[in-house]
Amino acid sequence: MNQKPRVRFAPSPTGYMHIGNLRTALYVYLYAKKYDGTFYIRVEDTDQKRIVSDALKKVFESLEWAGIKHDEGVFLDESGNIAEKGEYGPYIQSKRLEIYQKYVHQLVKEGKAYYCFCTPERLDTLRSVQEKAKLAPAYDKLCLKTYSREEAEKKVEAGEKYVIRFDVPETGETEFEDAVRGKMKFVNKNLDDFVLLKSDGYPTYHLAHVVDDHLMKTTLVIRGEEWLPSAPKHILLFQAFGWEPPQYGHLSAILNKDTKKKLSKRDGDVSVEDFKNKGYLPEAVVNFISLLGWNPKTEQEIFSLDELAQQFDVAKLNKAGAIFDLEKLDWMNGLYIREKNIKDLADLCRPYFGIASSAIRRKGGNTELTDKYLEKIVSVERERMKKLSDIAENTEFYFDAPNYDGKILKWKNMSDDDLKNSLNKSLDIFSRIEEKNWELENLKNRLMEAADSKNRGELLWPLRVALTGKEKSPSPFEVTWVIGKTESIKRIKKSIQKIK
RNA sequence: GGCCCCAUCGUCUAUCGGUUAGGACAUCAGGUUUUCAUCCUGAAAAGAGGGGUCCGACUCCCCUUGGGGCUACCA
Repeated sequence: MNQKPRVRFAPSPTGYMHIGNLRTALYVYLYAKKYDGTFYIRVEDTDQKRIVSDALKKVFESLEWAGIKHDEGVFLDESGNIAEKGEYGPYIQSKRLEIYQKYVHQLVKEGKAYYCFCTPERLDTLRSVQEKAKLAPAYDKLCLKTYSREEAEKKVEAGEKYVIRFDVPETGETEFEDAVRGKMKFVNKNLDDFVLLKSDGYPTYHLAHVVDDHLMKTTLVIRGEEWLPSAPKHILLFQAFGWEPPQYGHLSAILNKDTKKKLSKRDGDVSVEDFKNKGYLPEAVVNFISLLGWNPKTEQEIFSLDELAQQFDVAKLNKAGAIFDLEKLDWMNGLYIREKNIKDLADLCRPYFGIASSAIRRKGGNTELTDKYLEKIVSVERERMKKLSDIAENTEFYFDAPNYDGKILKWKNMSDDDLKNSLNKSLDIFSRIEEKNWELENLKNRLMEAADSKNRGELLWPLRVALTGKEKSPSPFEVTWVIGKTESIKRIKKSIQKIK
């Protein structure tokens, strides 16, 4: 590569940040990082009707959460306001209207684009006629054929509503080399005379991105495969302007597991925010989505952002769509959770605990949550967590003595007497351990040496149930270590009372 | 309907003409273990179909089938 690449992520502020968009942004970022290029963000807000007020903020929050940083373009400043940086601005399309006007009129002057005065109603009927005749719906160039440029300009001056359309050649083919799919070839006559400038004076995506990617010196456009059918239009536009088009790379789609259709908001939680709220770690989400449609051709599966940047290669992008498999994400998230140190993980878990502890408080339980206590819980629960939110599930017993059916205290076919003896034995062991020795290792050693090595369950199962009230839980050593001597003894005594 | 893209285990994927078609998730079985989880072992599991090309096709070409996308004054 003889020139430093310039690549962009171009969100539309129309809602939340979709997980598929995050993947696109990630690939763009990795590419820039790998080749030491520039990654800029441009805001494509040319559809005034669809703008959602704080959508842009969410985009930036999502990118920041994922650790994806850009060098140029639109940013969120410290006070949360939209700011811009870079020499090719403005980077917000709604601020570039005169630029698009200028270029589109140049095309009109050169006879490569024309005014169209057709009403939406005429366009609708035209379309339905064409559909009935099993033809490809396309504008019939009526206004191009009907009015000379002078006549059209007169109508415009008289205040008639108009759009400007591109005059697509009716013959020939348009070719380009797609960075992921190879040689692409399209027949021009299948292409519609698409609108460049809308009647509200805003450009369409087609015009705006072509002008901007040229002016902002983009070298590679990485975007979703939904753009592939309109790619020849864009190439033709570049040619009409006499500009060298950037390279294009069209990414395969991320698919819904059940419908196998492109993942969309109707499939439930697909926004980056949703993943964050559900307790997925950014490291896991980034790692997982990076592998959806790309892989390094080795057997490595776990990557940091830096490793991804080192290994990323557009040539290794897949053409086929990839189904989003939540189960594999869960596994990967668990892996990253287990790699976290306790302190960091505790901090991440704290908000989820908030919900659990307020519910417990309502029931009159003890919800005192010091850093130390929280860290203990987290260190015990960590290995069975798939999501951060799991920390708030089945963990009430750390705060509140459990209610449970006394029947589950029995290990295998113990008699009532055996059970009583077993619990009394635990009680005896515990009462002889001093508070200051209430450490995990010590507790474990004491209990293990007291338990019959052939039948440890006889001591450990009833104790564990007495402490947790659950058939499935962490070990009694861990639980008793967390909740402490006084509470442990209280719970064991309570459990003995449950035996008739 | 028209145009375009795509096609290996259930899922993500490796294989750039010659492999016992490899790995990971999930599943199942075993081990460790008081339970769950973690961890370790192992098993089952795939080239959509039909034509070519070639000494030889998962791999290259064509057709069929299947899936997806686009078909707006949305991006």
